[in-house]
Amino acid sequence: MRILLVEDEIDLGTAIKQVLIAEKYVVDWVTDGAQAWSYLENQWTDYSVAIFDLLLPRLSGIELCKKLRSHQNPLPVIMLTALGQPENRIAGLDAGADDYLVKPFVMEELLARLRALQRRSPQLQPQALTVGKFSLDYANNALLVATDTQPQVIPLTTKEFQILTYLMQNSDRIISGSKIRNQLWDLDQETVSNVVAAQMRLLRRKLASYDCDCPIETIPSQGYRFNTQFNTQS
Amino acid sequence: MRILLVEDEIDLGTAIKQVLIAEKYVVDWVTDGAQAWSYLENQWTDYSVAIFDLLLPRLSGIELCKKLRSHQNPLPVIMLTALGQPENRIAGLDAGADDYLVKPFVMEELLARLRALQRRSPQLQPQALTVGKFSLDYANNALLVATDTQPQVIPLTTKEFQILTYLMQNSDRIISGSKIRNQLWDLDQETVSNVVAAQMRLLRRKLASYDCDCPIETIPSQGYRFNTQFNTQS
DNA sequence: GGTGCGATGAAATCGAGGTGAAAAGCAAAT
DNA sequence: ATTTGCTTTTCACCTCGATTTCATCGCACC
Repeated sequence: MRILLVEDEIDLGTAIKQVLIAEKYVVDWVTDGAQAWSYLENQWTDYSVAIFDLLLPRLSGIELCKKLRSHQNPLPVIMLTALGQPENRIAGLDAGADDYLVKPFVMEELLARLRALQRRSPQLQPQALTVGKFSLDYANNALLVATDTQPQVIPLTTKEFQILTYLMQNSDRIISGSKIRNQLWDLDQETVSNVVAAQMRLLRRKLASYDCDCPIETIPSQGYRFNTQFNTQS
Repeated sequence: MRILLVEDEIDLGTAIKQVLIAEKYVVDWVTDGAQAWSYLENQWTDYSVAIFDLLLPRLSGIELCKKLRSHQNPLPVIMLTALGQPENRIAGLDAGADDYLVKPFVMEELLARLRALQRRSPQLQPQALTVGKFSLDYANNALLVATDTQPQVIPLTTKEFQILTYLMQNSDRIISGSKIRNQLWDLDQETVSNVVAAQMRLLRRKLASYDCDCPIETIPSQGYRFNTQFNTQS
């Protein structure tokens, strides 16, 4: 659990960081708003929660919050400040903060509010790409094949997954081998190579080993096609 | 937005209900805990948020909250009370409340906190981290493994604990080694390092020394996965 | 028959991750 | 300040699966 702590008072920052670390969080502590933003801009996915002081050099907690939200960033935020007036609190919350804690506060309460927030933390649910009875499970790098009962799970390697993604995104369309190579390989320019064909073979063989009709058809001298409703012919 | 308001003080209840209605919420107001529970038990899906007073006839707000959560009910809850001591607040939050507001409060703040809550995901993570027969004991830095009899206790180091936390929160999905490194280590930039692999080995070895099948699977060149129901295959 | 293109299997290469031992860190105890 | 014991990281190989290459093969089409 990585937390971004933005607090310019050295004493308080140190204390909070210490407590959080004792709770086994991993803490990045920065002391000004602009710096915080540069952290968030790039690697916000590494953080589970952010704690902002309201009054910060360069970029206030409120501004940070608004900026986050205007970028569609769902990162949970706790605002921390000495300004305890209700109107400040309301401003903080409406800027997109999830919680607002007035200094001085008891560390235990910060921890409790963190826990409460984590319970709500956005569970990025496994997206899936479905075509016909096939779907790609992004969370597990697997191909799910619908059956009458439980879907069959076929684990894929990275390249297999990439190829299937591309073909399924363009299902029922002919994709040339060179197009695939350009999409998925660092083409060391004019090298001749049959990587694509080789991968196709591995992929087809794997599907076959799972008793699965292969939905990928080869159209001679044109390319490959992922067929939605196969089969073409016998 | 239908809200369940549970408040036994008539004056305050009336006031809150009025304000909420003015904000176009639909409000069901009940004055005792047991009655509230009967509402929640059946048609909780109708509510977007619940507001509980802490001290209620028959069933306290805390008890209501715990009961909700023990039924896996993710309904967002705001606790309302005159007890402003930090320990009360902490108890309320850890009972499963999402927010805790101390009376007297300004209506606007309640509204702001409602708005904040509505923004958050409707999903709820389980309180204690339990996956399959494994659970993490935060208080004792240990992993508990359910057995037929007494659960087995495996003491963990900090890093081991962090890794397990992260993996278990994302059980049944593949987490890449670099993701884990970003989450749990201060990435001193482009250092190549196999800390993650090293920790994995320590962790696995420790589990093995406790005769415990390791639920952490390596998916070659993709990452690790904490399997809920292992094993995959022979 | 020759040509072009993809399929094939075996073999070579790559690279992520596993390993044990040793070093480095860290903190409580002396 | 040192020692001691544990945790964590690094180092220098190893291993094994993933991926690519290579040399051929088969087939369609001219």
